[in-house]
Amino acid sequence: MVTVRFAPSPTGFLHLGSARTAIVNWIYARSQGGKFLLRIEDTDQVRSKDEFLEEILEDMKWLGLDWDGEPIYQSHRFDAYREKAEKLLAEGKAYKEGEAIIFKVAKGRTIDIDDQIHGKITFNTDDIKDQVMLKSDGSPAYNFCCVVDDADLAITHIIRGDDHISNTPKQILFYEALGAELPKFAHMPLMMGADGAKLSKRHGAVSVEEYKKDGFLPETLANYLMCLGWSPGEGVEKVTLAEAVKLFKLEDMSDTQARFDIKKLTWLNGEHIKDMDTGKLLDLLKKQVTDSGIEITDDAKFREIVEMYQVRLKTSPDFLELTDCFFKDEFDVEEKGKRKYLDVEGNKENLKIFADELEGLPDFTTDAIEFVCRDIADNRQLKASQIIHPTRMAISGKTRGAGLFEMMEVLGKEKTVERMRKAALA
RNA sequence: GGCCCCAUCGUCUAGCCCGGUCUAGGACGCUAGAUUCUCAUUCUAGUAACACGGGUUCGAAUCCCGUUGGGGCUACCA
Repeated sequence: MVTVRFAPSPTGFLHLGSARTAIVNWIYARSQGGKFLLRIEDTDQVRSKDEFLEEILEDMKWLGLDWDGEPIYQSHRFDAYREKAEKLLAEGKAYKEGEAIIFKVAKGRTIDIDDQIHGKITFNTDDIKDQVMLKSDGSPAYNFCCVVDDADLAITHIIRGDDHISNTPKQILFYEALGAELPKFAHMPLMMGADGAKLSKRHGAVSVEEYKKDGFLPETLANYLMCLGWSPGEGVEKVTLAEAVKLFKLEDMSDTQARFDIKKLTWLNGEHIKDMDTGKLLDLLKKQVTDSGIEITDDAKFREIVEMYQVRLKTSPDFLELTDCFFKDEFDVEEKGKRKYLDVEGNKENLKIFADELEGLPDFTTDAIEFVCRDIADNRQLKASQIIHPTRMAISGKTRGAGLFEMMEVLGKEKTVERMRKAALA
């Protein structure tokens, strides 16, 4: 049975690159009907923190990744590592240096990796130094405990970043010494920043947590990350994890490194928001609005607002920015728009006339409001837009937004008229 | 420095393994236009790439070698 693992080190937040590795492993396991294990590489007792681990697990769940069984902690397996190290020592395959146990690397030999993504990669042991298995403090060295664990867990496929390619021959040496069966290796090219350098803090946000905070959907992030180095097919940009499980083939993965492009991520997020069930989006936005200290008093109206703006959102925080005029009277006012539409001779008078007409309107509906507006425009020989733009500015403080008449209906007669009059007098 | 990976539009990619159908396809971005009360959406059009040099071949983006360029590793970190 195919068994893969994701092995994060809880010494920091979940990095986008790690998230991509986790996603690909998960997709592969599910596509093969195999197991996806989680191993916590917490041998560094000083740098490993529970908070990081909790956050990593939470982020994985958020992304839609579930794992099989309980996580395995390397910190609980020090005895196993010592036992294996001492066995190799007893067999004469290693030597001691102080308290450390070091593996002897035989020189002059070639090691081939049959990489599932890159093809054949050849190393010579002349380039490999003797390898520490147990450090002086008794803790295991990475390459050694990694192999002991992967062998014990019967991992069949190791899918990880290209940065591990040069670790692979060292690990193969351990597999051989331990008499363990070799897994298949697949190294995926690293994800780079916009400038082609390794994706790091100086490129901006690099943790899953930050993108979550910035209003990206988990579906978007998973979609984007899995498509760096893999294509679901010609013409397909939007994919879910479930769809990927059906389409994914390890050999289809590219061996070329890719750059992270925030613009495409943002576009993709807009696509996911557009296609999202409005009810789901509503719940998400409701939480955001509420968290910002605004109380939602009319659920039906809130839904209408969400419907009006769903197509206009790229990320969820865009929502409040675009719709603050519906929730508070002290909304932001665009200075440029004010000068262009309100500080203009005649526009204020039109606003006043429009407001007066609206006040007497019995049913304050989109259609009725539009009729009044166009009627005034006709009578005064104006283009409707000459009234529309100043009015949008007056009631929302913005030059952009949903259809004006719908906005007015949702805002309600009282506030609409009040804001128009206020703008007319200012 | 040594070892290793990689090289198609600015970016993500299809094609490459099994050379001809590729005057290289799609997407993001950008530009223009249509629709609309603005924005967004939607639609249409445009922009732009096989890194370079040698081979092999009737024929190369596709195969081979070299150069250049990018990246990774080179810890008693993981």
